Amino acid sequence: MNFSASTTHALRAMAWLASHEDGEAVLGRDLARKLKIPPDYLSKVLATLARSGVLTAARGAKGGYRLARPAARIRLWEVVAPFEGKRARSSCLLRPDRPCRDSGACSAHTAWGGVNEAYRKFLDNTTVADLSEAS
Amino acid sequence: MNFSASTTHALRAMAWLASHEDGEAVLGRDLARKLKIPPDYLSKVLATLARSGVLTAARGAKGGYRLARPAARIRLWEVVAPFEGKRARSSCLLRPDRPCRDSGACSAHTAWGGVNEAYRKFLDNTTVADLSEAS
DNA sequence: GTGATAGTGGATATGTATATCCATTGGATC
DNA sequence: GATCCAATGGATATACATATCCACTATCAC
Repeated sequence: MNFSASTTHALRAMAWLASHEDGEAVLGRDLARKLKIPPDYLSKVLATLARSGVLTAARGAKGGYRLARPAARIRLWEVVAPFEGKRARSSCLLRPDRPCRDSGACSAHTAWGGVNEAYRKFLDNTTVADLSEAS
Repeated sequence: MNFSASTTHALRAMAWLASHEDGEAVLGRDLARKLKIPPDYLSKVLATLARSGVLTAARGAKGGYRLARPAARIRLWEVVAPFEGKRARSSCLLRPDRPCRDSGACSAHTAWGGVNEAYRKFLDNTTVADLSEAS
């Protein structure tokens, strides 16, 4: 019931950008220092986020990262998806490798489906604006 | 929103034992063959489950594995806990490494807490008897 | 255009989960 | 107690996520 390190880095970076918007782009190394994340690792995470369209990256002097849209319009799902990949796809408790056929589903299946639904809805209905990182 | 391979193996093994109880102990290699799990890997998983008290292992001729209690009395949490370890501990979205202080919690925190609560309740209220593996 | 700056990407380590191999131990049966 | 059988445990291999290092490219400022 946790996200991977990459996903958490992504969420924290997005949260920080959201709470420090003032028109200025934020440098990757500043972000890394503030969030205490290895700079070279964070840069890969940010590149992934840029490719998937939730933030923009500008090179050269005066460059840096900023949110691609207002934070309230970026769903957590968009941030999480590129990193959680397959893991996030809900499926059978007992056979996560293949699609779950409901026929013959055990009684635990329904309850587990409910948990997955709550998870999916959370990622769908929560936006980056709902996150806030203190420092 | 998935369990690790070890956890899934554990759940499937427990489910199989629950639906094939007839007083006979089940051999590890038979279990591995039926569930198509690498035998030597499964044996480690089963050893862990035995140590944590949800199944009993008997050596020698006529040996094998069986549930330590009726399936309806084994909560999924007991099966999952030894493998999910830290990962299962709910915490901050943004700082999973340290305990979450509620003061200053972001608005996403409450919603995420609800998802975690659903997850915890599922593992607490569902038993091995609620699982069933077809073949 | 020249130089400085900042993101990009390739190659490479490290750690952990997953998987395999094989020798050893403990228990059942005779 | 001799023997067989099945779980146990140590050592090792593989895969992937995480992390680091460094060279390259794109952009801005002058």
